[in-house]
Amino acid sequence: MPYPSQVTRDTIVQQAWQMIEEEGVQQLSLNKLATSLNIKAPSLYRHVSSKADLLQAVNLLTLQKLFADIANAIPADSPPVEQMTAVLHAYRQFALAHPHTYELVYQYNPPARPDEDILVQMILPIQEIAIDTAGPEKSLAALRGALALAHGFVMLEIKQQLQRGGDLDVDFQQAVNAYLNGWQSP
Amino acid sequence: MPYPSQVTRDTIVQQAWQMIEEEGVQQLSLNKLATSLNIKAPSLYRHVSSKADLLQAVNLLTLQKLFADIANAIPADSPPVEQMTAVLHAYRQFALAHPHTYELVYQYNPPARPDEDILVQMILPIQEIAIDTAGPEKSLAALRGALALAHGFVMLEIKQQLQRGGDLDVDFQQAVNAYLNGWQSP
DNA sequence: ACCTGAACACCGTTCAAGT
DNA sequence: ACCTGAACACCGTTCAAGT
Repeated sequence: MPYPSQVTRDTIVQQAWQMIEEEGVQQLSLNKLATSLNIKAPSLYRHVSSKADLLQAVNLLTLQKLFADIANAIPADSPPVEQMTAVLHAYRQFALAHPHTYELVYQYNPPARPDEDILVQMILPIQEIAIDTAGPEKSLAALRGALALAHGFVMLEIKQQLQRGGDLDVDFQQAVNAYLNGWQSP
Repeated sequence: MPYPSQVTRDTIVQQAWQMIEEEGVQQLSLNKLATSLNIKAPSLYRHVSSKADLLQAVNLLTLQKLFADIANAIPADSPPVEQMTAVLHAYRQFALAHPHTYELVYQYNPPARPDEDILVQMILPIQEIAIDTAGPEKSLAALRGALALAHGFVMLEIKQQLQRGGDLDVDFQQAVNAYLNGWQSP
């Protein structure tokens, strides 16, 4: 068979996402990826300029899934604090459900320029909830702290740094409550 | 010269820490490390069982430096909320001052058993501040949330995820204030 | 036009051989 | 006893050669 595969960039990125999701990025080599697509490693470079480029595309995919999950979890017509609570729980659920792909997002930093616009788009609805939660001028700080709390918590969970007993579900709930509560009182 | 170097495990770990601090873990190969110590790469395996083992030792060093900085930053005879604020600011200062070595801590998870005891020792003073801040039964949740907030914030900073203007110093301050404030009110 | 075999420089790691 | 040269299997990446 002369031209067996006919692979697209999207196929490559999707397959890489799946393999990372299952085994982690450490286990992914371009050789394994190519073989699973019935091609040879050098052929990947037709669609991807480097492994770093590929991983950035994988990360964009992860962020799209993450923010889609979050958007679906926001209850309409609820008080903003309830909405933000739902956002943060959806964030944690996603990270715990997809630890390998989630971790990778914060391991390969530089998203290309066009991607950044997409990311800003995805954060906008959450930003508006933050405005309703903490007022317009403090909303950016409130949003950053909320994302930091959620991200930090799940990273400590995933990396097994929180091992001395207790119920992590309850602890996360209480920490989120305290944080959001803290922006209400003067 | 027949036996030029006479390297110890501690020398190796210290040198690896320095090189990671300066250039990041991506730039560190066992070849470069060995050459900088005037030996050959295979000789490292007399003192270190693998690269992962070496990086864990580097991470223990980083955590010791981090908690030393934190311990020095706690003001004696101050209200617990002020003490916890100082802890979190010292945490952030350390991470921003040592991004490469700090990142590595959360990239190579499993600290060996004996090391974990050492880590628990280091957290104990902060745990006691948490007890004074949030009461004994909620202290573990309060401590975990506080570390999560600080870790998450600096990771987002280091990884350039917080790029849309504003003053990150002020935002961190406000987020910490809100969080600690939230544990005070019922 | 698309894919690949062969090659390159470099990894981490092992081990028989040197001193 | 300590160190190393040589080798191994494997990386990511390039490019001339094949179809």
